[in-house]
Amino acid sequence: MTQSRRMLVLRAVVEDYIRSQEPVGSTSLTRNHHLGVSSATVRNDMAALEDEGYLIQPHTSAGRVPTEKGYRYFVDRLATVVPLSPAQRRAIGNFLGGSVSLEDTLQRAARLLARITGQVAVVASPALSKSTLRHVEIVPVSMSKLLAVIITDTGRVAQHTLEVRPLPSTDLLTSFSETVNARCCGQSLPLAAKTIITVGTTVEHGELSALAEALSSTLASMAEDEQATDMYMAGTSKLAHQHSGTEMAPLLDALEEQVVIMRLMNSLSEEVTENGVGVAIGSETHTPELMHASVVTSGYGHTNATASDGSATAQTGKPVAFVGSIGPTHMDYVTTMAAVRAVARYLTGIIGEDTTGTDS
Amino acid sequence: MTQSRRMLVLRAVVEDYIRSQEPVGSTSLTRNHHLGVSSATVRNDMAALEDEGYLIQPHTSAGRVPTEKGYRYFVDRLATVVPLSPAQRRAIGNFLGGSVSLEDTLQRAARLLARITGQVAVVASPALSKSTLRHVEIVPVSMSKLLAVIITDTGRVAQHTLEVRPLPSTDLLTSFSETVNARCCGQSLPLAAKTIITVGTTVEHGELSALAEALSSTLASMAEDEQATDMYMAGTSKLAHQHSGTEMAPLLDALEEQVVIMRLMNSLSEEVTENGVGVAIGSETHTPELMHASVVTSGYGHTNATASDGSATAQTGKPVAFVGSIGPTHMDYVTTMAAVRAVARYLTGIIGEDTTGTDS
DNA sequence: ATTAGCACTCTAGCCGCGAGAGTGCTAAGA
DNA sequence: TCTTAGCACTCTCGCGGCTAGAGTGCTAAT
Repeated sequence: MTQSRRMLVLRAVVEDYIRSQEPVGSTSLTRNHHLGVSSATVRNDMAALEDEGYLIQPHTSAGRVPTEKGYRYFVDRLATVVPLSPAQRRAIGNFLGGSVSLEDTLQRAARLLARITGQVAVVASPALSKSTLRHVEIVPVSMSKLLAVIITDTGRVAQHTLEVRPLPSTDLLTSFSETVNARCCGQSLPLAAKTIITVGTTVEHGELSALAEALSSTLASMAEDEQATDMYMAGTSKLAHQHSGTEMAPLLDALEEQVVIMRLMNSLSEEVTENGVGVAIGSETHTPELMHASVVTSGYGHTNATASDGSATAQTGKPVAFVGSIGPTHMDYVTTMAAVRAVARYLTGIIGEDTTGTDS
Repeated sequence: MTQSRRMLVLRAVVEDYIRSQEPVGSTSLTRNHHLGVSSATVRNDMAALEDEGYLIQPHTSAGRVPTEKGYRYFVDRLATVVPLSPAQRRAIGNFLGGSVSLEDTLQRAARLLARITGQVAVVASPALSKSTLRHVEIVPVSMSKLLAVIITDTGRVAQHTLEVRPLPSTDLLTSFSETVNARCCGQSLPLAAKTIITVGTTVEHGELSALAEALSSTLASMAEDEQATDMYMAGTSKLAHQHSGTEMAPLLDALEEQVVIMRLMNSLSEEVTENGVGVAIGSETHTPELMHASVVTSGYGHTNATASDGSATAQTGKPVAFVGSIGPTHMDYVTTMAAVRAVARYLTGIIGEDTTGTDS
């Protein structure tokens, strides 16, 4: 562990394996990376690295393949993070600039990230529990149903149908929603839920207490329900026919079980590393289906915006949602981490921009 | 073609092949289907069917496999459509009953259909061009941006951001949106777009003509843009690792190109057959990527609702959207057609129900 | 028109083999 | 003590040949 050359060899192995997808031998290493030593020396180092658990050979007398521990060390110490070039940054801006709604933006972001990384990309829309209420609209839909449209400060729009037995008159409804908007705007969702109850009991809205309670519990459940946050996914097809070798098959299943991915990325995106991205390798995901996959995530939409100078100052605020990419354990971590970080920053910018002028 | 037994043989071949996925020989046919004749006779029939283009053998002295023509004849004449059992219908109701919003319903419908058919399922949300306006809400989002939330009679909610240089006052906005709602509700989207222009030019909203135009063109573009209709998909993972044999690979690509699927299903769902479902087999899809796949589609949300007696009375109105399933050409057409039809009917019911009480 | 019998054909799977890549070890040199 | 050249050893991958089995098409009899 003390010798630096060993780790140079480790890095070389990881890099070559990521490129070729095949076990890498000592001679090809000396060919591709001018290490200044002979293949025999490299062999010794590789044997040592294997003893320490960084490498493994699929079978005797084959090349070496990095283990999870090897990838981990590579990601933590050896990977030189290359920030995207200005041209690439501009490309991101162009690609995401023309969006008309938040949903659209996120969908595009997912597509973009999938294309950059060549892997599956996942973008979650801002969690409702961390948003504040901007506007509530109540519209009758049928004889007994109301549609509540809830708009949050992150620009997200949610809708819920409410069943209220005797449908209130239109006048009463508008009066009610006006009051709710006046009293609850700017409050967090759970708080707004409480406030609405009082609106229902007070003043002349007494007969609307049923509606108020329904709306309130809707808000509360939306806030609680992490799973309710939408997820945008892209790039699944590539995964399917690139790595069709059965190893990635369970991953596809997991992807349809959005809940699992959700929880995983959510927790991972909060572990802020120096890079601003979290990486879970193989079993580190604690998810059986992702045993042979790695997840690269980053939160976005931190409340105190990143400084406009763009430097990676430690963002203290908790992220509002996350963006991530999933691929095989032997994925290109450097590129993926850079791309994920860039997209996350861009999205943070978008959301911050929209939020600044909230109470105009 | 005149002999009925030949077609019995054809049906037997198709059924067996759908089950086993392997070329089916004459002897196994006589074993599984008591046709009352010997294998030699069946061999003769099969040779004839091959001459006529209904069957083909992958190589000399192997079993027979249905051709597209064979599947087509099977679907048109030989398949006995089994309506779902009451229990199954109830299961659909249960599965989709707890939905809170239209989006939720459609998402669930896609999942359900995917599970029943074991294939990819696609559900499109009602096309905006065929919907009428129920409500428009305008909310300020930042210093220069407005968020327009548009609710249609099918329960769909769309949002668009508008950029208006001098942000109008809140009072003016509410007054404007009230007028718009009063004048445009119930109109189709293109018509509403025109009406809004007049609202902008008339009365004291004169200074809002810019906003009115922006909103109007938004509505118009939404109505035009077929591609803008959302699509819900499910079951892609099954497809990936069941038929991983490269044949279905291009299909996965096509699925990400939602536009293609969209157009295909849209046109197909309008070709109403006696069953109420449209089937495109292999090259009939006119889509290179779907050369080895079949598509089963049905429109839903016909304006004049299906009679409540549930009988399959010819629904004359054009459908508002579609639901469909995609699988290999050797898929189980009988089950798939039944499932697609059932889900489509259920969705039609949902939408009709919501629509009845529109103008309360 | 159907059927039994038979010769013929084609594929999937298995076995064995040799080439090639890569290792580990040992002994010599710095 | 670290590095390196040389060498014997091991393991997989791919190829050719082979057989068993399933299925066909044809012919002659019913």
